[in-house]
Amino acid sequence: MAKAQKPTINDVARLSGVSKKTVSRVINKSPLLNQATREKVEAVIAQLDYVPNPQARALALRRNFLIGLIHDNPNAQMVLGVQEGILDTIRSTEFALVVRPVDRHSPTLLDDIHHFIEQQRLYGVMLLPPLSENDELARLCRDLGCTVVRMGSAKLDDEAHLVASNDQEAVSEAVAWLAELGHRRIGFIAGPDGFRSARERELGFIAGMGRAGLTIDPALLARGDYRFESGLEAGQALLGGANPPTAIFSSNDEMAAGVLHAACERGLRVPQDLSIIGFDDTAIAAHIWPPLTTVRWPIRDMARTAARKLTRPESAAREPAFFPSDLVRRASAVPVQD
Amino acid sequence: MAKAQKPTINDVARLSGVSKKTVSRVINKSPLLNQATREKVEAVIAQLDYVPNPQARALALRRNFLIGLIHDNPNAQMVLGVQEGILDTIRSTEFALVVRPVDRHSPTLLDDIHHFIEQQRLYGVMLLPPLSENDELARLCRDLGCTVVRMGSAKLDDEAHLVASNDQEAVSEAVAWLAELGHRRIGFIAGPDGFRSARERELGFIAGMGRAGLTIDPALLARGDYRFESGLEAGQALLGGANPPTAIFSSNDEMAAGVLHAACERGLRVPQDLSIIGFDDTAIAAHIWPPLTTVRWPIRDMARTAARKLTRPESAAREPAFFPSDLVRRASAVPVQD
DNA sequence: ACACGGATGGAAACCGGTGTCAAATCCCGA
DNA sequence: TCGGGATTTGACACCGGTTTCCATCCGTGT
Repeated sequence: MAKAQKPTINDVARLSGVSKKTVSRVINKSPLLNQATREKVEAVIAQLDYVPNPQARALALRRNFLIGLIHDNPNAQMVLGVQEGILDTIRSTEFALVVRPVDRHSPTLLDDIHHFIEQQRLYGVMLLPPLSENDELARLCRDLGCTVVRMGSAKLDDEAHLVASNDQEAVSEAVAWLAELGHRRIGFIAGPDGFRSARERELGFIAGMGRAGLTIDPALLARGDYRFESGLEAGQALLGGANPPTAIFSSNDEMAAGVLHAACERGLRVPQDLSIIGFDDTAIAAHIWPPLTTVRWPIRDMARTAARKLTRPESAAREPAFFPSDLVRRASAVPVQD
Repeated sequence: MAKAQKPTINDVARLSGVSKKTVSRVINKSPLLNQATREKVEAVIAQLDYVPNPQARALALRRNFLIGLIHDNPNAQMVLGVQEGILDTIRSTEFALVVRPVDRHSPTLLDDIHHFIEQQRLYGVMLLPPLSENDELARLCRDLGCTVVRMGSAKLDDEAHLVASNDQEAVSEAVAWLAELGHRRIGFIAGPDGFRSARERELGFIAGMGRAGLTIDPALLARGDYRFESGLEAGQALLGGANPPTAIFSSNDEMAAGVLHAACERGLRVPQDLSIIGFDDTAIAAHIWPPLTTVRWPIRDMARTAARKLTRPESAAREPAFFPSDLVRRASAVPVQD
């Protein structure tokens, strides 16, 4: 009841005996202001518990302090990690995070997003894979006056706004690790066609095999769509062959879980009979049996940097845009046994 | 370049030869308006591709069209499900969803949220468990002028704003199912003390056992904190006893995965040697081996309703606030074998 | 003691909408 | 043809900030 009405800049001005403008100067930390005046006003602000109305500010400044997270659920763990990372950065600022899950196959995708950005007058947007690979979408956002950060796993054309892990190298390292464990017949499950991340991981596999001096057996190659079921099928195909692999690298954890599933079905023991490595280090990786060796994306760090690039482009412009992924060695990959 | 400047209500007014106010009436679908005038203005709006500035609106109306989702990550799947559910409802409205992950153990939790709501002038907030069990927090939000919806798993005091599943009944049903499969020694892993959901599930277990005419052996009771590791420990404890259970009900999926883990460690086969049932139907449930029989919360539906209650309280007031959970029968629970 | 330039602070307009209230217009019966 | 109530419409103030422009005020140099 005490706060029947929130204090406004006028209240502050009246109580401290100065004009609105002066209060505004205090709020905005204008340098040309008498120290005594500033302190006086600040005292009143503190006393009144005054918070500037962001709507009014947004209106006057013709810009909003909303940053949008647009995504088509790559996976829950990742989306949430990104949200937390962004919040780490903007928590104590006037920015807020508004989320917008979308369906990337919707025919009205671009229109919807256009309308969303325009309606909310977003300050900036962050795009998550696979949406971040859509150049047309990024251009649209930019045309609408937003700064854009795209989170991806490869170098994109527009380097200024990119925050990326380095999938290729990480996969290559993972394959090297398998080779080091003595595996020679290594299977690979690729991600869906058209995904940049899938392509990167493929290239990483090829590079890793090359570096280890191993040959790639086409019979040990399969392709999935990043979902559990596709991993299951791919696993069945690979393990059902005449000369099955002793290790399989899967382009993401969910498909790796599918492979594990397929192995169990065939009565294979993991990791004794089959080593498996996944990618993403989602929650599932640590919680299946055996715990999955996988590649960890530093999602939260990336999101923090992304948010900095969005909200403080001047100071974050020179921050590195590349984040190395690293291999989390758990129990699903062991030396080859015969 | 064409859109050097977004059209304003003034542009629309000028071009259609009416006053701002009339345009405003058109936008707000005021009923007292000549049909011809309305059409004329609508034509201009369409032609100009005019979208009202939400900041100006928010300022004039003294209310924003932002609804806040405040949570301390109960689990990623659930948070994302809620976000999607909310978006289902508000997608084509002027509302936007702003998210705010918090740390419920932070000493400044209430202050932070107070500041957040006040700063963003939220229209309404949605609280997820376990935050939704914090009455003080709910009161704070309400005092700040927000409508509040709490998503929970039990009847709370404030029924008007509650959207809940019915955990107790669901667990009871799950236990009945185990009894039907012939299990008599059924273990139970409770959630953390102080969580309403944990309490509900416990009561459900007790009720279920009672209905099935089974006795509860204190040696088959354990308590975890909803995380994987605690499930692992609880599983080890229960399975290491003199007279181990043939089935275990775990108060959530993550702990169930831990139990599975513990069983594997001891060389038990699941489900032949041990049946397991979880709760929540998170992604992990379907992706471990064997696929977990579990209880599904209709999260997305609940969130849709919650969003309706937030944004259209008048029309959603009479919508039911209870959603039945149901048992998803997968492979981890089978008839008892000896 | 006086003119002068930079530092400070205020009045008023503006951002793009909405509320109030009265004026203008319409319709109909007398 | 006119009065009077109902329907439409517009002028103007206002929401709570920022910006522009101008008036003071101060210390200095001479």
